[in-house]
Amino acid sequence: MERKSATRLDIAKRAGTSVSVVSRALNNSGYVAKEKKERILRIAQELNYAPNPVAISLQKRRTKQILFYCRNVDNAFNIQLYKGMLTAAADRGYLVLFNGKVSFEEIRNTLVDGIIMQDQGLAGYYLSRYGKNYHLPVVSAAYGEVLVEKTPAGIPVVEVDTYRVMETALDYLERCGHRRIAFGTPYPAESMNVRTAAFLSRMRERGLKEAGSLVLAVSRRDERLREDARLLAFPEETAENLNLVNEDFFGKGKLAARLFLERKMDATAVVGFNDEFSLGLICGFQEQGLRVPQDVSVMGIDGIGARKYVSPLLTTVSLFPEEQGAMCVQVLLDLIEGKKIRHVTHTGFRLLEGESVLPRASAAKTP
Amino acid sequence: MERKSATRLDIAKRAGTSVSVVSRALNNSGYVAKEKKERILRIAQELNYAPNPVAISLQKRRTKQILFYCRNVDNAFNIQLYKGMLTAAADRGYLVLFNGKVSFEEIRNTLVDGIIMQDQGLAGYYLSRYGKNYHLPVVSAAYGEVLVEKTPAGIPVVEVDTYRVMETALDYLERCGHRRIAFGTPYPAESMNVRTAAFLSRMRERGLKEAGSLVLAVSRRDERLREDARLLAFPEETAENLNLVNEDFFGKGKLAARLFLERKMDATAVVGFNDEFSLGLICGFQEQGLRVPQDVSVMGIDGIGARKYVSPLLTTVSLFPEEQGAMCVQVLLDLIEGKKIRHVTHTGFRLLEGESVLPRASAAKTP
DNA sequence: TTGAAAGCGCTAACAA
DNA sequence: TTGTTAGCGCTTTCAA
Repeated sequence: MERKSATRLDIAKRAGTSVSVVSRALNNSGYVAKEKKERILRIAQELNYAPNPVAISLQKRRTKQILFYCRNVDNAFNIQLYKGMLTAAADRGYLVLFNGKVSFEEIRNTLVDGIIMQDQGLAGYYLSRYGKNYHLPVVSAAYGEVLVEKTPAGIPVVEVDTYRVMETALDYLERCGHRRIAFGTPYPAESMNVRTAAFLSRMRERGLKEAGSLVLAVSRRDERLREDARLLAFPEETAENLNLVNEDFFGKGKLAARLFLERKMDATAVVGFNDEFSLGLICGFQEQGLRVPQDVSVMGIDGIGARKYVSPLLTTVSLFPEEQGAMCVQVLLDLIEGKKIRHVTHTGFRLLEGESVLPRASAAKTP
Repeated sequence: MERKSATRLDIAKRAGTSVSVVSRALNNSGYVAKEKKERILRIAQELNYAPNPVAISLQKRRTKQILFYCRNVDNAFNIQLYKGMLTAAADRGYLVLFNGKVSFEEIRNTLVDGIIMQDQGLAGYYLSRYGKNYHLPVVSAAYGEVLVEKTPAGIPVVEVDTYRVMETALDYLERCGHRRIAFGTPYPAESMNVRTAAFLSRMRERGLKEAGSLVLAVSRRDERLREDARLLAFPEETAENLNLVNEDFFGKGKLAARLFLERKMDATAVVGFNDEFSLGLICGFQEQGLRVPQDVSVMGIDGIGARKYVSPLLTTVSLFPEEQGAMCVQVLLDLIEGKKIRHVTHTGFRLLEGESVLPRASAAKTP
């Protein structure tokens, strides 16, 4: 079965020359007599020679592979990030490994040149675990589910400016004539996250004092976690649990739709924490007999592909996950290759109009 | 930045001993005086030592990594396969790389011990390209979009018995009282694939002569491709194109729903090629003003997670992609480790009832 | 119990 | 142009 494959030495022997000549011939580098080269190439062919990438990596001290450390394969956003990574990495001759099952310990046994962390929560945890003593370059994506007051020092981050994203969503709704706008989140009200914070901040800026009452939060955390938001950013004890967390954004969204009615929330539109949550909202509203957008408008954030499954088509602010993923790769590879990089890189976003938002009669004329 | 990390030799020097002792101490293998061991461990800590996995791999001639060669990240089924692989591999101490962007040439530069091909089309192409001269163990999953008369010799395959899957779907519909059942496929009628073949075969067995007229095919192939079905199984020239193929099953399904009406197909139920196509069917029917399942029943095959987004909930035959993926890993690792393996491994499936099939008045009593 | 030594397969500097 | 040599960092045999 596992017939040992030929090495450069085997070829050298057969060709009556030395490994270094063979190497040069095979790699197209350095001097080697034309005739000899052809001979070598032919013999390599005959021997069905294939280079051993591990040996090359050891010698070059570079594997040309990087790891996307992602614990939630189910999250469409992450998959799209990954897609972007694959392409960007391929362009630079790198492969992207994907894994989130291994522990941090095991990460170190991975044959890669660097790591992209799925979000700042994980990145922060990694940092708190190893301090600056990790050996591999690390870059983090960001997903806004965790409030990180300072981005973890030492780990560059590629993120979107959540505040501006939220502003874009809310501006759009206001242009459509919506005044009372709720924000639906799968997280408990106490566990502040970037997106909720952005919503509150933006609403308060507009003079809305009781913005908090427009936050439609689904679940509640244990009392003990309430005190310190940083516990959430850098969960010490709970980090291993992240492995299991299979966040059901869709389900939470459906539930939120129910709560929206139960709580008789006074809003004509709801911005969901992310697209999947918002798809759940739509589904939930429809199950409750409400029409979207006639009875209630829904907006998402992310721009995931699964939008297409649901009608009405979800209006959203796309974060272009593929581009964000690609950017993570660029930054990481620059880091690996010793180039100067920025500690924070912002990526783009854009409003994607669908049919889930109703332009109301009171809508302002577009300026 | 990239401060060179300590090696076992560095530790040995500091500890005033030799690399082999350090190795034994670190690996917990062989003899080493207790005191010395502690000393070594402490120094390793101080030096912030981390073993070099590439060197270990070279020495052991094993990377503990395998590759899932998958060209379509968008296909939910593939992602679920992958999920299953991750878990199964982790259990055996392996990591699963994911890539489909690299060419076959580049695959060989990947630091892995084996490859899982996304489907038999790719596996067959790989085989036809390299003959038996690939150096890495290879296993193939199967997805039924290609008709492979014999599974490519030499490449073990993990698949589901499509005929029995189809039978399960059709039996169920018949038990629900459906007699005229169509089969929707995104592929042209001429390009026979396993699932369509299974449908036709099953229908003909039941005495339906004109089963072909119940096949709802969406697109047409070039004439030149008609003649030889094996061209589709092992596309010589077109294989590179697979890279680009981003099959829009959902869109095709929507289109098929339209065609269903245009062609005035005489059927009360449609089995879709796969779940995504069937979700498209549902969406398409609804857009055309038909109610599912009251006006037309829809069934899928696959059991993908995205079913949850659509209402009514799709009734399907689940192929348990996670389990199939896990099985691919088992077979590949067995192969790598030199164990005996079967050339064909069948994985399970089961009917998953949703709400997209109408039990008709004429339904037979369940026996 | 220890450590010297011979690799794993390949690269690259340097001398010839 | 070519070939020798010295590694890359680690494992493992074997003699001490």
